[in-house]
Amino acid sequence: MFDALHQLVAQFVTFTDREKVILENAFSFKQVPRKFSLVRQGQVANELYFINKGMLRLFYENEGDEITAFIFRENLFASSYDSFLLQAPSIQSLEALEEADLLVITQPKMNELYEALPKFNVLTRKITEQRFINAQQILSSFLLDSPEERYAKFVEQNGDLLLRVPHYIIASYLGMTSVSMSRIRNRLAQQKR
Amino acid sequence: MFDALHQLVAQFVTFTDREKVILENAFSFKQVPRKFSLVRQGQVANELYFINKGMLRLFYENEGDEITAFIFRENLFASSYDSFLLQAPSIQSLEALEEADLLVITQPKMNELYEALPKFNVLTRKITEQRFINAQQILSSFLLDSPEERYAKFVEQNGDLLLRVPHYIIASYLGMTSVSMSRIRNRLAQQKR
DNA sequence: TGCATTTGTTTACAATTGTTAATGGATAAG
DNA sequence: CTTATCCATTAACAATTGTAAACAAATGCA
Repeated sequence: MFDALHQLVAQFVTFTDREKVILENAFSFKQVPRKFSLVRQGQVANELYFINKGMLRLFYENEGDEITAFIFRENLFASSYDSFLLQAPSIQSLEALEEADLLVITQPKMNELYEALPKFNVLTRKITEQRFINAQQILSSFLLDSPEERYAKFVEQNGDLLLRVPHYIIASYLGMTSVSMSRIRNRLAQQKR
Repeated sequence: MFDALHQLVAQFVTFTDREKVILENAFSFKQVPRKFSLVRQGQVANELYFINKGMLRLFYENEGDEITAFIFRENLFASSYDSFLLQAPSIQSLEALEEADLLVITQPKMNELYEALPKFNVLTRKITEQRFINAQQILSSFLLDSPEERYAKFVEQNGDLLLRVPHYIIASYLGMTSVSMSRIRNRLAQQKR
């Protein structure tokens, strides 16, 4: 149950067995069905999730339609970070794309861990750094690449998601409409022949 | 010389006078002229800068032209973060937009501070969190807003930069050409009448 | 299993953007 | 101060995108 979590943590800090237990005890387990809503836009997110199985999507609700901010897969920490970090109403919603097995930690438990495990600061700092670098990379793709290149790169890196996730959700993540993405797919398929 | 730095730091952690001295001693001072290059694409960034005066721009060099990733103003930490954090060759360049007064800290000095001041972990974690939230906001603007809205928001928040920074640098930051930005400016000016 | 809903693609049209080039004005450096 | 460079705007054209709508296929649920 905690194997994947320990594996991720080990990339950043080394915990003793005793510390590992303290870490485990801070989490609870939660299984949620497809489309289950974990955070709703406007609410304050007070939980952080580690995904053991399944996928979550973070999205904006904008004038009736939904725009994907990020897709979280297995072995990642997921949250509406802005809300969780600042403890302010979230501008995004978080929902399960598939049935998901989650390890859950609350803000208060996090603060306990900051007290109990000094290294926990290092861990969360490095995870935040990674997430920042990741956001930076996505942003650079909007600045440097055409929609067509952006789609092509997405397929390279996350091709399997095309089969697991509805296309319109991917399209909005790539900053385009599903119609436009369909045209791009058509164009790229032509080129291959 | 260190007033602005202490003011920024005080937002996140409280240092004693002794700790403040340790912090100050980790920095050196540097004055650079306009267009001075601090990090070149391909090099590893091993310095982090606090801007006392002036502005820096972080940019990609893409097929001959330059695309702005970020504009740093007074009282901010600036760096090619991806390179500085990972100690890997930078995919961006960092340059002075105006003559600038900088406080400089190197990677080794940072590591010394992590040892000497446990709270320094908290400080850098919070600064990274802020920067992540910031990147997230910019990204959301690409997903949610039209180029016109993106320009309008930029003017609201950073209107003064239109006078301090060449428009083509701002345009590439907003993900458009200077021609397109000029058209948008024209359109918005029409509406006001 | 069967039906209602969801999803992906296509088409036609309007609107916007990128590209290239020309022009006049501003700015910087000697 | 003067000249060379840089910069913002405009125009014309091609290419791409968004929008709305229609349709077929796939999917999920009772």
